[in-house]
Amino acid sequence: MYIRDIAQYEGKEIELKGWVANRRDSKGLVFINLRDGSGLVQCIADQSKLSETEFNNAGKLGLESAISVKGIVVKDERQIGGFELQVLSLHVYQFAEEYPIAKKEHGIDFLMDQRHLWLRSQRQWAIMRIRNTIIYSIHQYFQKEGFVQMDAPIFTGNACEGTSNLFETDFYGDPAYLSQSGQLYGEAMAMAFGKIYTFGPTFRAEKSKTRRHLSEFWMIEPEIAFCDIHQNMDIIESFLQFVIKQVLENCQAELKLIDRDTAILESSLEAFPRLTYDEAVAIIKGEKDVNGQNSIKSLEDELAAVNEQIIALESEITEREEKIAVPGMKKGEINFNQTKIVQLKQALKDAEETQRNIPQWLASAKNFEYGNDLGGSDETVITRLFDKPIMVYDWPHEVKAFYLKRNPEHPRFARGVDVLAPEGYGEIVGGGERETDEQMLRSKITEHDLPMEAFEWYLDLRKYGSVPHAGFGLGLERLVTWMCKLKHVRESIPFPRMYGRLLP
RNA sequence: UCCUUGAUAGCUCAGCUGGUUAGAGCGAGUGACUGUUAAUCACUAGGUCCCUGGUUCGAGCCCAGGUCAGGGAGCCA
Repeated sequence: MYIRDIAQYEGKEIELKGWVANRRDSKGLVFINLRDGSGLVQCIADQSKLSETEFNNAGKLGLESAISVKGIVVKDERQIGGFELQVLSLHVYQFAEEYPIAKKEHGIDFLMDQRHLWLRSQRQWAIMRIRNTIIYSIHQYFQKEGFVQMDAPIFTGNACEGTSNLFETDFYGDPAYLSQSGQLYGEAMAMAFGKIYTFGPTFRAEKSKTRRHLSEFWMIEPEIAFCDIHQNMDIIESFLQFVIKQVLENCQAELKLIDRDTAILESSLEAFPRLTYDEAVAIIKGEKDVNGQNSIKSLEDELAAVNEQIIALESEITEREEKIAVPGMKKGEINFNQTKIVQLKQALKDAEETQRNIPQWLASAKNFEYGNDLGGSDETVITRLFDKPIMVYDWPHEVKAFYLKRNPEHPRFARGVDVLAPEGYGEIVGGGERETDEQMLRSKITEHDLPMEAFEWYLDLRKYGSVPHAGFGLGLERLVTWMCKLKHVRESIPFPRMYGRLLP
C-alpha cells in the first residue's frame, strides 16, 4: 500500500510504512507528515484513539523516524494530496537521531555533504522522478523506432577525440582511460545493426567549476546508418519532442512541485529553428535580430534591469531592518521579517553575480571572432532569444572533431550539429554526419596529432561497406537540468561527481 | 590554469571606523496549547570567529601566505 494510491481508499482502513517528513503537536494531537517514497500524507494521531504508549511514541518522533501506521483515509481538501489518515495504531521501526537537514533553507555546500539525505526532500524527489521519466521515454522512443540498445566499453586505450582530459587508470599494467564518448564504437555497431543507441556513463577530467559540468555523467548516443545531417536533425527533433511530451503528460505534479513554468516546454513541441554557424554568429554579434530581439541590446537591457533590481532589493532590506529595530514589534513578526531579509540578501547576492557576469558576456559577444567555437556565454546569449531549442549546424571544420564529414559544397564547414536549450542553458546535444572517406580521415587524424594505430579498427569501417551515417550525443543531466530549470547540473543526478566532490 | 566572491553556534546569517563579557533566527532539550502545514509562546544548553604568520597597547575586523567553497572563463554533453 503506497501513498500515491490513497485516493482509492477513502473511508477504508489501510496500513502505510514510511518516514516522518515533519511532525507538529498540540494538546492531545500529533500531526505527522508521512513520506513513503511514492508521496506525502498527513497522519493525525489522536490521544483518544491510541494506547498511551503509542501516543507518547508519536510525540517523540524526530524527523525521518521510520514508522508504520494503520488508520482510516479521510478526505480533507486542505491537505497536499487531498486526503489525510486518522491513525488507529502506530508502530515505530526506529526513532531517528537529530536530523541534520532542518525545515529551513540551507547552503549548497552543506546540502552536497548531506546528499545521501538530501535526496529524501520533496524537491529532490520531484527532480529524480522527472529524471526517471526522461530515461524511460528515451528508451521508449528508440525502441519503438527500431534502434538496438548496445553498450560501448568504458575502458578505452585511446583518447577518442583527442580533446578532453581523461581519467587514467591502470589496466593490467597498461594505461587505460575512462571513456569520454562511445561515439566511435557506436559507428561500428551501427554498421552491424543499422540503428543503435548507447546509454552509459561518461567521464571527463576537466577541472571545471561551472553550473553545467560534471566529471561523471550519463550520455545517450544514437548512431544511424544511411543518414545525413538533415535526417539526423529530424531525428534529434522528434526524439527530444517525444521526451518533452512524455514529461509534460506524466510529471505534472512533479513539475508543479518544483515550480517549473511549462510554457517553454510546450513551445518546444514546435519545430526547432535550424541555423547555420554563420547565422548564429551574426545573431550573437548583434548583426541580425531574432523575432525583433537583438542579442546585444537584450543583454544591455538585462544589465539595466539587474542594476535596478539591486537598488530595489537594497532599499527593501534597509527598510525591513529599520522596521524590526523599532522596539515593540511582536516576535512572530520580527521572525517573519528576519527570514525575509535573509532571502532578500540571497537574491541580492545572485543579482550582484549576474551584474558581474553580464559585462563579460557582452564583451565576449561583441568581440566574437568568426571561426571560433561558441563559448558558454555565447550559447547563453543566443538561446535567450528563442522559446525552444535551436540547432546550429555547419561549423568551421577546425573547431570540430576529426571524424565529422565536410559539407560537399562548402568544404570549410564540417557537418556537425549542436542543440542549444533555451533559457540560457546551452548545449544539450552534440552530433553530426560522419566522414566516410578513409584517406580524409587519415589526414585529419594526422592533423590532430592522434596515434594512427589506435584508429586502425575504426578506419576498417570505411573499407568494408562505408555508407553515409550520422548520430549524436545527448547529455542526460543537461537535459534534466533544463527541463526542470535547475540552477546547476549537480541537482540532476543522485550522487554528482565533480571537481572537488567525491563524497558522499 | 586564470578572474571574482566568500568562510563567525548543528544550520542560515548579523557583527559599524580595530576597543571591555561575540549576537539573532531556525534546529535541539523542558514546559504551555485540541486542527497544525517551516505552527505559536516561555525558558535552557550550545563558539578553536577556516589555518599559519605578521602589524598593534588591543584583531572576528587590517596585512601576507595557505586551505576549502560559490560563480564565471577555457573545455565540453
